[in-house]
Amino acid sequence: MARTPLRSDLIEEITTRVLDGRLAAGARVNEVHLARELGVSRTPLREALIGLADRGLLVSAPGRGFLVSPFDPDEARRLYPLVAELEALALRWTSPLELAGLPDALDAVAGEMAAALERGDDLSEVDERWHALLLSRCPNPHLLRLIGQTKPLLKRYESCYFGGAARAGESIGEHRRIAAALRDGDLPAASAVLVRNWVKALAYLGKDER
Amino acid sequence: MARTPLRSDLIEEITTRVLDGRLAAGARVNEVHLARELGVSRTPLREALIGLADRGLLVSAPGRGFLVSPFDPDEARRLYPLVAELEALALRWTSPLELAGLPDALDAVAGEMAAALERGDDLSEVDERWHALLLSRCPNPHLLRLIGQTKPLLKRYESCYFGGAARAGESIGEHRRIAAALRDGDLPAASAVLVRNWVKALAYLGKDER
DNA sequence: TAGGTCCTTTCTGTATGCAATACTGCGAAC
DNA sequence: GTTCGCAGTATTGCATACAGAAAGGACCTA
Repeated sequence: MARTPLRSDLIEEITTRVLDGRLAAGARVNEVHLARELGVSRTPLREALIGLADRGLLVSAPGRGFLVSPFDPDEARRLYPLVAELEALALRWTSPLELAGLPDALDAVAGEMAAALERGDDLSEVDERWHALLLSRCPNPHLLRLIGQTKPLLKRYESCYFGGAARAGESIGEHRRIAAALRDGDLPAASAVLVRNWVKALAYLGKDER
Repeated sequence: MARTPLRSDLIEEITTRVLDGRLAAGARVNEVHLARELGVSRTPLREALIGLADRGLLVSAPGRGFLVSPFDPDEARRLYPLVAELEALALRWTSPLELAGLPDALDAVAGEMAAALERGDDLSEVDERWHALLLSRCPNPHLLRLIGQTKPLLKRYESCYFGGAARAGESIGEHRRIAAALRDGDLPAASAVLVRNWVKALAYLGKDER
C-alpha cells in the first residue's frame, strides 16, 4: 500500500554506510560502482545522493560527483548546540497540555535505556526513540523537518559519546530529570536540562578526540 | 569556471514560478510538460523537484509525482516564528567583534530600503540583502543552511507583508534599531527587535488575509 | 441515473545510452 | 628530479527509452 520510492531506501542505506564508515569520510562516491553494489541503476541512486547532499551528509562537487563530507571535530562543536537549540525550541512550542501526557512514556523509554546499559547494548537507538517521543507533540512540522535533517549528521560523531558508561548513566539521569520537570510543568527547567544534555555530550566527545 | 549543475538553475527557476504563482499552490507538476517548457530533460528536472520537496516547497506523492505544497495560512504562522528564532540564534552565535563591524553596512542597506520605498519599488530584494548581511558573520554553516532552506517557503506569504507602506516604514525603523543595538554591543536588544520584526510581519500578514 | 468494470491514455519511476569533462599514467623536456 | 604535456580511460551530467502504475472515460448493469 505505502509505496516507497527507491531513493528513500537508498538514502537510508547510504546514510548507514556513511555512519558505519563503509563510505569513508572525505572519499569520493563512484556512482557506477555503488549502483552496481546496491543493485539499482544510477538514476535513483543519484536522486538519493542529491538528497543527502542537501542535508549536508555529502557534498556535491560539480563535474566531479559527490564526496562524503569530511570528518571535522569543529563540525560536531557546531552541530550539537544547534540540535540542542532546535529541540529546546520544539519543546517550547509544544502545548503544556500535550507535554503533561508525556513523562510516563518518557520514563518508560528511559527505563529501557537503563536496561540496555546493564546489558551493554547500544543505547543510541533507544536514545533516539526517547527524543523522538519528546518532540512528537510539537505542532511545527517545519521545525521537526529541520531537526530530522540535522540529527543524522550528528550521529557520525556520536560513537564516542556513548562509549563511556559513566556518561551514559549520567545522560539517563538527565533524561529522567527532564521528564520530572515536565511533570511539574516547569518548561524552562526541562529545556535547560535538555540543552545541557546535548552540550555535555559534546564535552565528552571533545575528551575522546585524539 | 564555476560550473553549476543544471538542477541548481532549475531549483531557482521553479522556486520563482511557485512564488509568483505560475505553478499554482496545490497543483500537480507534470514533469514532461515542465521539462519541455524549460528546455531540459526530465532527469535534471526531477533532481530539482526532489531538492525542492526536501525543502518543503513541493511535496512528493509516491506514484503520483510532485505537488506544489498547498497554500496554508497556518503554515505562515509557523514559519515566521521559526525563521525569527533561527536568525536570532545565528545572531547570538556571531562573535561580538564581528558584529561590531556590521552596523554601518547595515544602515547603508537600510538607506537603500528607504530609497526604494520612496520610489515605490519592491523592497523584498533589499530586505533580503539586509538580513543576509546581518547573518553573514555567523560561523555555523549548518544553521545558515537551515535558514536558507526555510526562507524561500516564507516568501510565498510575504507578498502581502510589504503591501502596506506604513508597515514597510516601520520595518525599516526596526532594522535601524537593530543596527543601533549592535553598535552599542547590546545583543539581547538586537535579538529582541529582530524577533519582533518577524512577528510583526506575521501580524500584518494575518490582517491582510481574507 | 448511479455505480461498476474494462479499456485506453497518460504519467511516473527506473534503466540505459551518449557526449563532454575530469582523472591517470607515461614519456619528454628542463 | 621535477614539471609539463599528451593520450587513453574512467566518470559524471544530461538525454532518451522502457515498463508498470494511475487517471480518465466509455460502456454495461442494475
